[in-house]
Order: sequence, then C-alpha cells, then structure tokens
Amino acid sequence: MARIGVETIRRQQLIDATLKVIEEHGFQGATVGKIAALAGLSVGIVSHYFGGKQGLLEATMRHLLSSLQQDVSKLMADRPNTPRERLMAIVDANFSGVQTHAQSSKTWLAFWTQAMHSPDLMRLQRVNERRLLSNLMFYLRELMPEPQVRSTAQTIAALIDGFWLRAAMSEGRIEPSQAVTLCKTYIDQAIQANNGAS
Amino acid sequence: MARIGVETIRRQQLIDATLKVIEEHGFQGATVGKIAALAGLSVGIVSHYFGGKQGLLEATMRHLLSSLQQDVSKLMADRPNTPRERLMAIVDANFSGVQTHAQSSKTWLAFWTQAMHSPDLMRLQRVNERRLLSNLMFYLRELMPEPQVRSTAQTIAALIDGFWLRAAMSEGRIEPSQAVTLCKTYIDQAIQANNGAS
DNA sequence: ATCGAAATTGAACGCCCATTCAAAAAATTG
DNA sequence: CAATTTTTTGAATGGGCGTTCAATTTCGAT
Repeated sequence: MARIGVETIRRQQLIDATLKVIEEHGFQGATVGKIAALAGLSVGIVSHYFGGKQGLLEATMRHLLSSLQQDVSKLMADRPNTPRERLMAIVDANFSGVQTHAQSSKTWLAFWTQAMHSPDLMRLQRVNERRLLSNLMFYLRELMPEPQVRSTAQTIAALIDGFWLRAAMSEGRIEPSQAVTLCKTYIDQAIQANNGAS
Repeated sequence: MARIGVETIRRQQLIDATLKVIEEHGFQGATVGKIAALAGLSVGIVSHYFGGKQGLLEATMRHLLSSLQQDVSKLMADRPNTPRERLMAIVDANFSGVQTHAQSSKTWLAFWTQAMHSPDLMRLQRVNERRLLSNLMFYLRELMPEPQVRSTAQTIAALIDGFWLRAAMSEGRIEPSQAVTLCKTYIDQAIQANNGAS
C-alpha cells in the first residue's frame, strides 16, 4: 500500500517540477538535473519512475491534457444545459488555466513544438484536438444548419488556439478575460449569421 | 565588389540551409554541423558571418518576417483598392507561404517558441504582430464603427495564428485554402454584424 | 532488533554540441 | 608572378547533457 503511495507522490512531484522548470527555463532549458533538484530528488529517480527524460515529458503533457479536460467537465456541470451555455463553458474552461498559471501558455507552446517531432506527443495532441472539435460540433448542431457546423467549430478551435498563442507572446501581461470575451462574441455572431440563412 | 557579393551569397546559403534543417530536424535538432554540411560549408563559417549560432537564427527569423511582409505587399498591389479586398489580401498573404513550403509552419512555430526565451527574437516577433494589427485596423475602420475595430482586428489576428498552428499540427496534410476561406467568412460576418448597430 | 526488499543516491561515463583559431586556400593587388 | 589580403577550413577544446548502476538509505515484516 505504501509502495503505490510513494510511487504516485514521486511521479506527481516530478511532473510538477517539470512544469515549473519549463515555465522558467523553456523546453530547451528543462534538464533532468534542474527538474530533479527542484523536486528535491536525485537525477536517477527520473529513469526509475519514467524510464528517462522522454517518458517524464510525455507524462507531463498527459497531465496537462487531463487537467484541461477536468476543467471543461467541472465548468460544464455548473452551467444551464443549453447549447449556447455549454459552448461558453468550453471557452471559459480553455482559458481558466491561463489565470492560475500566468505562464502556462508558454508550456503548452513548448509541448506543441516538441510534439511536431515526437510521434507520441503528437498522438496525444491529436486526441485532444478531436475531442474539442467534436464537443463543439455537438452543441453547434442545435444552433445552426448542419453544413455550417464543422466550419464554425474549426473556427472556434482556431480562435482558442490563436488567443493562447497571443497570450504566450505577451510575456506575462496576458488578458484571458478579453480573449474569452472575443471568443464568445464570435460564437454569438456565428449563431446569428447562420440562422437567418437556414 | 566581389567581397560584398560573396558575403551576401554565403549568408543566404546559410539561412536557406537553416530553414531546411529546422524543417527536417526541428529547432532542437538544428545544429551548426548539420546546417553547415547542408550548405556545403564548414562550421567555422557560421561564426565568421553571423558571430555564432544565435546570430544565424536571428537572421533566419528576420528573413522569414521580411518574406511575409513582401508577400503582403505583392498581393496588395494586385487587388482593388477597397477596404474589404485589402483585408482579404492580408489573409491570403499570411497563408501563401504555407503552400510553397508545406512545412514552413513548423519553422514558424519553432521560432515562436524560441522567441519566448530570447529577447531579440521576441522583439522581432512583436514588431511583426503590431504591423499586422495596425494594418488590419486601418482597413476595418472604414467598414465598422470605431469601438469594434480593435476587437475585430485582434480576432482576425488570432484566427490567422490559430489556423497556422493547426496547419503545423496536421503534419503535411494542411489545407491552407480552407483556412483562408474560414478567415474570410469571419471577416464578412464581422462586417455584417457590426454594421446593423452602427 | 534483524533481515530483506524497495527506494534513492550521485559520481562516473559517453555522447553531442558550439566555439575557437592556427593554418591553408583562394582571391586580389602591385 | 609574387605579395598581400580575404575567405575558408576543420581539428581541438571545453562544457553540458542524459543515462547508468553499484552503493547506500529507508522501510516494512517478522
């Protein structure tokens, strides 16, 4: 029993440290030495629990993705069950992480870049993207004719990614509330524009 | 006279090689050795002409940015001088590079990530972003009331970035024409939505 | 308290990289 | 052609990194 407990704790310690180090030093500067030091552990432990640096990075990205998914689920639960409100909840959830961790967008960007040359990370990224898209499409179907559903969903997804990118660029002075507002404005515009022509 | 010619040629050779190596091996895998080998030159030449690897990377990003700016200017010249057509030209220009180099979006993403931890690259990135934004705002001002201009411009910029990101993710199977269409659809929606309330 | 297994350490190792710079090659000049 | 300058080379250097694994510590059971 204690064995499983220790393993869970250590893994989480290392993942947390990885996030902090990437925030501070970037993906390139995130060395096993720095990560282990910040976690208060030795370098050998990384290989022991994750098989190596690459395994730790994958686990960290998995952690980020599941955190995002949890945010979506939580915000969904507290909202009225109307399609429009659900869409807004998705937008809110996708920007809720920015407020808590001012620099988390940097970490996402780092992972995206890394995923470009790592099939495993790329696969995780794709799964997440498909989920967002089908989520959006599910609610949009109730708000506009079918032919516009996919295009609108793709536009919303691009908008979310684009604002994340801009947030990452603005070096700390991010304004997620503005991004949320603009995303929501677009959604309402899209609903309105595609209903007159249904 | 020949001296300037050689220097210009060598610089361009190295920048071209840098782009190709980043496309193929990613930012992390872009070593001075690989770049020099692809350019058919020796490693020492990099320090000689660029002062080091960092200088070469900055010059390469400058080259990318100025290429984009040239694309915008060229497309502008061939279009009717109406605000809407100019906006569409900006969108087209921002996706024209994707078609020729299927993987150039990867390179952009790599530079964005790198810029996060390099003040020089960040400065270049910011200049470019400001130019895009003020360009968009200039033409939007003629199409909608002032209060909506900035928000709409920011949304268009985010949309462009977001679709670039998605293009980078889709590993070769990118469809820039679709991204262009969706951006344009948004622009027309925004014009329409903000004119009834002027 | 003792033993054995699990967890942890961290120095040692090998690899890769950017940079340097003396020497060579090429180009230019007189 | 000889002298001089410019351009280019690439082996040597030094540093940083991830991984390994024998030794040590911690922990639970008896």
